[in-house]
Amino acid sequence: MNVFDILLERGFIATESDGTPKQVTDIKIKEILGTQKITAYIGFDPTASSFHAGNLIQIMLLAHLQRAGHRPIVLVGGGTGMVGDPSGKTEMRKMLTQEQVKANMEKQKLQFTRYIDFSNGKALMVNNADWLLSLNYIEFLRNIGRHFSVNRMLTADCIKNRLETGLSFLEFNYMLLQSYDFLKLFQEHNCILQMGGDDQWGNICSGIELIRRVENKDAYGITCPLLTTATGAKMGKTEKGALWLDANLVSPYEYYQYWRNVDDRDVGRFLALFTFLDMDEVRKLREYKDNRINEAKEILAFEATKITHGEKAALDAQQDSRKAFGAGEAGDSVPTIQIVRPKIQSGIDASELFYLAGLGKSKSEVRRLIQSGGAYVNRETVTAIDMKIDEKFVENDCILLRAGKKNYVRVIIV
RNA sequence: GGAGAGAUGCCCGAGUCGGCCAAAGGGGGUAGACUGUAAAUCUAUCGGCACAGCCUUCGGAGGUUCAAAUCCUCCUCUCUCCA
Repeated sequence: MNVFDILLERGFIATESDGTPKQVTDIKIKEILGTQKITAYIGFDPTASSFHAGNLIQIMLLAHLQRAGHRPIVLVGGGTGMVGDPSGKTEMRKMLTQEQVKANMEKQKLQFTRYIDFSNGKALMVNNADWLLSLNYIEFLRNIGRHFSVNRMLTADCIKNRLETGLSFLEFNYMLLQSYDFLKLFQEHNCILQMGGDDQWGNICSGIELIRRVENKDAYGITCPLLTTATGAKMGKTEKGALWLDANLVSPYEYYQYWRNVDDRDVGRFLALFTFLDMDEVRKLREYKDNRINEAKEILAFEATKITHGEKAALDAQQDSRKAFGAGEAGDSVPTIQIVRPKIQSGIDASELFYLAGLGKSKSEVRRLIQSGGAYVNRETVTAIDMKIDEKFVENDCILLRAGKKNYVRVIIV
């Protein structure tokens, strides 16, 4: 099956209501993807040391391409990261130092290896700092700048939107730099396809245009829809912040819980986008309604966690989730704090213990939690903020605290 | 450089003849009810603490006053228009 159709079917490419693909610069790319092995790239920001769920769609896109035998290039914006892409932003982004970019890149590469196979040149990772930082301004203007019409640039959405709020010349140049990236990859790696988020459309088109002018060759672009949840929130945002893919930032258990709790309306879409399950399987799961949809959510959570954190971690997360929500017990992957035995022997106020466990940012917050009846020790509701927690509550050297329905913390007595 | 506008709690955003303002309203968060670890809805709550009281908040620093987010002075930053 042509990857193009796979991507289309799984929802990576937006379609009109009649099913024809949108956001593809030239439908010829479909035939090319079906008959040749090509090289395609997506650019990533090195602004953070870890990716989050919002980047996942791009990563999966590359993974699918690789599975179909194409060669993905991960372009890290070490050079452009020092400028900051104005697309889709309302304000100028903070700039990074080269050291920060390098450090982030190292970590990002590690993350990529879970989704993409970089062995034997099956995929490449490049840093545009390698060619951007050494650019000579005059030369660049003469060779590249002359191909760009300012009038034309001003009509691009990503620039136009910023005209209202203003953008600096530095940001204005971003489009040239990204176009130059594409040209560079085209020349050096025969990369003919650039993909990216919806907001990259303008930048991608201008890259294609540049390749046409300089090389007189065709290149292509595909963008995927900006992903929002059914409630309209940006994908991968949680109350606590981004849903990071790094296990140190978001534990596999929390990661699993995120997917386990997605809105009913999102389950079908997410199964197609964020798992490698067969579309037949996905279609079957999509039929699940009402209570049964929870089975589909479990599968989504398990598969998504497996891809990001490995099968073992996914199994653990699943088991512990079932335990916590079924039997009200805590498994090993539930967050844990330690406390010394003497403290418990003398008894400790419930509010103090919840605060120590991080189940409230302040004592006042804990107080409100307890007053609203949302705090539990083991399976008992905490009835007073100064309820003494002592050895009576210790089971197997452990006390299980719960805030609300979903937040467990184990207190281990040492 | 010249002329204006503005800076309020997590975000948006009211609030200026000075007190009743820890500050309307919305978003969002949290908890409870309902449920399916969903959505919608309803209820409570969302600065801190030794919590029926006290302390620290309305860009920053001073000042006027019994009393200031609200008045005065200076400073910082942002935006719009003109050159």
